[in-house]
Amino acid sequence: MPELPEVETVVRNLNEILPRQRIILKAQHIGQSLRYNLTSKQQQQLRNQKILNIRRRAKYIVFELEKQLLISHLGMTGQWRWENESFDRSDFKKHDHFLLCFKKGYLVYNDPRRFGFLELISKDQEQDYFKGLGFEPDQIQKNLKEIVQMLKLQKTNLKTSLMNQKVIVGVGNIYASEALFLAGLNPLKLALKTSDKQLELLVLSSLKLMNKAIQSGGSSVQNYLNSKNEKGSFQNQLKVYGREGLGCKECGEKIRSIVIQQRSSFFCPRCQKKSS
DNA sequence: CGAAAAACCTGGCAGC
DNA sequence: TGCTGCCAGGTTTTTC
Repeated sequence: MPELPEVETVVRNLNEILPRQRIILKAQHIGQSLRYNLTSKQQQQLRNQKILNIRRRAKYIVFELEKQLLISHLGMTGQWRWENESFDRSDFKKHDHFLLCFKKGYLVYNDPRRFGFLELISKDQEQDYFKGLGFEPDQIQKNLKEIVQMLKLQKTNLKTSLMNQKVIVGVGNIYASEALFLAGLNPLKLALKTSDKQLELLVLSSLKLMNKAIQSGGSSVQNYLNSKNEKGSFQNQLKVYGREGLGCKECGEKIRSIVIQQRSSFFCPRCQKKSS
């Protein structure tokens, strides 16, 4: 479910929620397993550790602890939900899978599809863990030339290239369609047949879009909620995603949907001609 | 080898 | 009212 703007929103509200009660009293898996799970030893290791900070790398959440790093990925449907001290076991919801207990409340990880995961790594392992990931949004401007060259080497179409997390991180299925629309580029156009200028525009469009989406608390198209159970509002500003058959907001032409890499892609056939 | 497809899951919705 | 098939903000593994 979450692309970079949604994960960033979650990280920001986790930092708001936990300012004074950062000692983990207990950590435990409940219910069904996730893609990767903490061993019981690792759950023990989390006890009495203080959370120093919570940050994001690509679409991963990093809980910075005193001794280690707790990595959380939300997959398609993961959510960290805050519950106050009145919460008890009978309040567990369907698909709650992991629990962090604090003095004044609980962080509950819920994930219907269970594509998300948790891993505990040492601080030394972080660089290795994230190796292979591309540039963060705030690194795009100063590395623009290199990013364009990396895109140029991609042998596939623009949408697939843009979603390749080895080049720039954070763009998922929604923002890929949106960025291509913003840049006026056809999703099926080959990266190597696209000019440097156009690739630059595509990358900058992605950057602009992700920053704007963060401002709006992300997009809640289906069921994304932040850690306060609130929806984002950027779905109201989407120009093409989910708008098949509706009129293009720029030119009125009907928005089309095609499948690329087994994912729905939306574009305006007039604003995003393949030849341009 | 690299690109494409399948796999991992559950829930919701359209259509019969 | 089922039931079936298809679709859904991601990433890794398998296949060709």
